[in-house]
Amino acid sequence: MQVPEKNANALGNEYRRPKIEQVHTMSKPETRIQQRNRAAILSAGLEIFSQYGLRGSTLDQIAESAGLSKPNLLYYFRSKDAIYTALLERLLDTWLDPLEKMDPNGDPIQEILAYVHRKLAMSKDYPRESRLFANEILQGAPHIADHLSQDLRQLVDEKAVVIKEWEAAGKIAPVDPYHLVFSIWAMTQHYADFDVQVRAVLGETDPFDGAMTYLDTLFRRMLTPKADV
Amino acid sequence: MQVPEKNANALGNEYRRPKIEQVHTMSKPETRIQQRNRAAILSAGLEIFSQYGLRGSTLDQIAESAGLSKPNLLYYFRSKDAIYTALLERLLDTWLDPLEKMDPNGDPIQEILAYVHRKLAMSKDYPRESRLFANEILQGAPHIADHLSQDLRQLVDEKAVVIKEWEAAGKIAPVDPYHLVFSIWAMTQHYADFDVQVRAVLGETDPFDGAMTYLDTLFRRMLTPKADV
DNA sequence: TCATGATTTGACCATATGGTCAAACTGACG
DNA sequence: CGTCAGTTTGACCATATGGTCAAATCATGA
Repeated sequence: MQVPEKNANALGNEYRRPKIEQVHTMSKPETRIQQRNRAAILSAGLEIFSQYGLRGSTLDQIAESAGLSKPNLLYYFRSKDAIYTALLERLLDTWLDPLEKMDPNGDPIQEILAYVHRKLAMSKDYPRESRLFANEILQGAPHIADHLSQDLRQLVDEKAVVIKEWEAAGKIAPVDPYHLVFSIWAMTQHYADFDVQVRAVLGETDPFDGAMTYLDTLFRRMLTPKADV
Repeated sequence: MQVPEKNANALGNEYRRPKIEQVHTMSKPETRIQQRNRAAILSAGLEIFSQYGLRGSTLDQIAESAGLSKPNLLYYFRSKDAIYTALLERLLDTWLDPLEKMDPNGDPIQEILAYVHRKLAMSKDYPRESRLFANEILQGAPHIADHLSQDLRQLVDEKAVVIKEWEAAGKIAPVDPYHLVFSIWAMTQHYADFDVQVRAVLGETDPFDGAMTYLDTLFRRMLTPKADV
C-alpha cells in the first residue's frame, strides 16, 4: 500500500504519488500501529508547528517529539508539508464548530454570549491550535485560502443573516454582524495567541477569569436593545 | 537551532567584533551611504520578516529586496538576528505611542475612542509592522519578553489607573481596565494580522470603513455610563 | 592627484535540513 | 514454524542557508 509505490514513476515530480493518502482513499483499514503513530506525529506536529511555524519547525524536532525516527515520520506522511496540511484540515472543522452551534432559535443575546464562551474556552483549552491557525493566517493563509473564502465565508454569511434577523426583531441592538463576528474572534483568540503579552501585563493574575467577565459585560452592554424601542 | 534557543540571545552579542555597532556606539557619524543602506535593509527586513517570520526569512531574500549583496548586508548588520532585533526595537516605541498619547485630562470616552482610532489607523497604515509584532508574540516573544514585562506593563498599569479614575468619577461605566486595553489591541490589530481572513469573508467590501464604525459603536455603548447614575 | 578609509563582492565554508533507499526487523496468522 | 505485509532505521544525498574573508572598488578630503 504505502511501500508498493514503485518509485519508477520518474515522471514529473509535480505531484507525488501519495504513499499513505491511499490508505485513506483506497479503503484499507488503518492498523493499530498506524493509528498510534499518526496520532503521535500529529500531536508532535501541533506542538512544534504552533511554536515555530511551518518553516521554523524541522522534521527532526517533530520526530523527536513524536518519539520516532525521521525516516519513520516520512513513512507515515509524505513530507513536512503533509503533516502541516493534515493538521490544518483537521483543525478547520474544530474551528468552525462553535459558530455553527449558534442556534437561530435560541435567545439572541444568550446565543451570542454562549458562542463567545465557547470560543474563549477554546483559546484556553487549545492554545496550540489557536496559534497554529493564527500563524497560518498571518503568513497569508497559503494552505487554506480556499477554505476561508468557501466554507468560512459561507458559514459567516449564514450567521450574519441570523443576526440581522435578531436585530430586525428588536432582540438585539443594531450592529454590523460581520464585524461582530470578527470582534468575537479577535478578542477570544487574543488570549491564546498573545498569551505572553497578556501575562506580561497581568503578572500572576489569571487572564481567563477576568476575560470571561469582561467579554460578558462588553457584549451584553453592546447588544442589549435600548429600553425605549 | 530554534528549539535549543540557547543563552538568551540578547547576551550572545558580546563576543563578536561589532563592525558597525561601534559606528553607533563610538559616536562616529553615519555616512550618507550608511544611512541609505541601513534604511534599505530595515525596510527590506520588515517586508520579508513580516511575511515569513524570523526563521522563515532568508538573508538572500532580504538582500535582494534591499538591492544589496548578502555580504554587503552583513557589513551593515552583524547577523540576520541583528536586523530582526533592530526592527523590533524600533517598532516598540511606535507601538506604545498611541496608548501613551491617551490624555488623562481629556474627555474619557473621547480619549478612549481616539485611542481606538489611532490603533486602527496603525493597522491600516502599517500592517507589516503589526504582523511582525504579532509573529514575535506568537512565538513567545523571545526577543522582547523583557520589554513586555517592563515598559509595556508599566505603561498599561499607568493607564489602568487613569481609566479607573474615570470610572470612579462616573465618566465611564465600570470595566476592567486591563481587559479593556486588551480588547482594543485585539480588535484593532485583528484587521492587520488576520487581514486575509477578514477579506475572505467580506469579499470586496473594505474592512476598515465598517471596522471604525463598528468599534466606535461598540465602545460607546459599553462605556457610556447608565443615565440614572 | 593621491592616500585612506569606507564599501562592495565573488568565492568559499560549515552546518542544517528535507528527503531517499535498501536493508533489517516485527508481528500476526495460517 | 514460516511467511509476508507492514514497520523501522542507519547511511546517505542535494540543497539551502547563515556567515566569513581577502581582494577589489569607490568616495572624499587634503
